[in-house]
Amino acid sequence: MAVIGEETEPAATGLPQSVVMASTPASLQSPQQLAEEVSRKRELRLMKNRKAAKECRRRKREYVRCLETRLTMLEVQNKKLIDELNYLKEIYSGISS
DNA sequence: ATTTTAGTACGTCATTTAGC
DNA sequence: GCTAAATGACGTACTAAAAT
Repeated sequence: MAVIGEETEPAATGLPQSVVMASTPASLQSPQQLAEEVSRKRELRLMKNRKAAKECRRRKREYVRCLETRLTMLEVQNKKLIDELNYLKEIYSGISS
């Protein structure tokens, strides 16, 4: 499987931790915290996609079931129509001869 | 009894689609 | 254009049925 892009670590700022933390979007956290954040986000994403995939397959199965049901109904209907056609042909051939 | 085969559901990654 | 959700594609694990 393809490797996901490496997270590039922010260069050390040399600033006191308090200053760094005070002004902090995710970019300036300890590498530890950053790594945890990344892996947390990944787990969350995988979880969501897992759920989505299940739902997607469920809908697909349902869709196929509907098609199969419809197919069965149409086959029955087709058979009836063929029978009716043959019956009418029968009658007509009797009349026209 | 065991191996092989075919069918099924699942998780993940890559790509597409839809809504903002 | 960006993001989250939906879907396609692929590999894996499990199981029941068939072949040996």
